[in-house]
Amino acid sequence: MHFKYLIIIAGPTAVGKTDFAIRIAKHLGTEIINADSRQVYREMKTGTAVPSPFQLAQVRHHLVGHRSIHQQYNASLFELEAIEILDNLFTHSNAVIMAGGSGMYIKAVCHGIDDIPSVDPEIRERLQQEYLGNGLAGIQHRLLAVDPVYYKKADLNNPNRILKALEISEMTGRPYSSFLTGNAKERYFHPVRIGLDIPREKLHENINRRVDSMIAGGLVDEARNLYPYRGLNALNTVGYKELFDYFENKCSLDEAVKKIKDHTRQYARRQLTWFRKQKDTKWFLPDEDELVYSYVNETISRL
RNA sequence: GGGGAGAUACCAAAGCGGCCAACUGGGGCAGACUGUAAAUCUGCUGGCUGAUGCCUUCGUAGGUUCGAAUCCUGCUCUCCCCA
Repeated sequence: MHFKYLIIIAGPTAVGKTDFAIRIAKHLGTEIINADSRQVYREMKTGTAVPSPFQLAQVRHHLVGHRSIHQQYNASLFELEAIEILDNLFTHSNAVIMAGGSGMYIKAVCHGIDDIPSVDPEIRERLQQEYLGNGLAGIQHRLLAVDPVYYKKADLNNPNRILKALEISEMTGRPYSSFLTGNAKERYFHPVRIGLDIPREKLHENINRRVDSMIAGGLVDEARNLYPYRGLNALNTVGYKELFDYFENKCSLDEAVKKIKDHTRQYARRQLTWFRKQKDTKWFLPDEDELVYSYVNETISRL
């Protein structure tokens, strides 16, 4: 029997995942599935550091720029799309690369997330208004009434979490917690997790350089064109929201650029927090190709 | 040269005799996270300590006081106004 392997390239932003993934994909003669929650939007290229046309020409990439910011997108949809592509790729390949920095998206593919109905935007909007009107305490009380089980374990300071639970509960007439099984979905492929990291100082340099080159590459214009859609979730993204403040004269361009760098560093840190928790990740420097190849071979032969 | 304002921790900025190791914001670090996840949320952030506590801090050198980041004096530096 042939095992199938999903080789995951994870790590903080600007560490060098894209290039690394291309090299390993070429080495293994396979393709890449992008696992980045913002690179899926075709309107946001400069600010999300999508692979360049040159990079895309070298190895086939999936789930890059295939969606519009005007469409709803989330981890569950990503799971669906990625699994479909994997089913396809695994028919003629034993290994597929998945590279990206969105930990939850990777988790959705490897572990699966529970099936929960999608929420009617109107319900979401109404609850959002209720939160704005009554504040955190208001929605906390509602959650206690609607789903005491979830209330107990929820992060009650996090409005997004509470709102999510209320949305689902209201939408379905069932408590949100009743949908949460925590069970892993059956997957026929094995994940091989590669983490890429470099010294923090170096990472910060990379981030600063990348942000500067995004600005030089036209990020301001890209963001200006998207400004009318700033309310969309897709645009609640580092690199855009800071420029929106600049467009609204809330700060200078230099200040906005500095904030993009700050926020990108913070994002990178959160990514590391997530990936470090994944204990079966093996960490490498982004130039340790040979070490990774032998690690992958070794791991595969042991499975 | 004359007059005025100010020097606080990585940065900004409160504090103006004891409740101050010092509000708050930023940054940094650590963490949480099952459909917004580049999102959202939490903790810590002078040193040593498990806790209690101890030690060294608010430009600098002295002084007043039971007690000073807070009052007084000298010095250094910064900024503003008039020459």
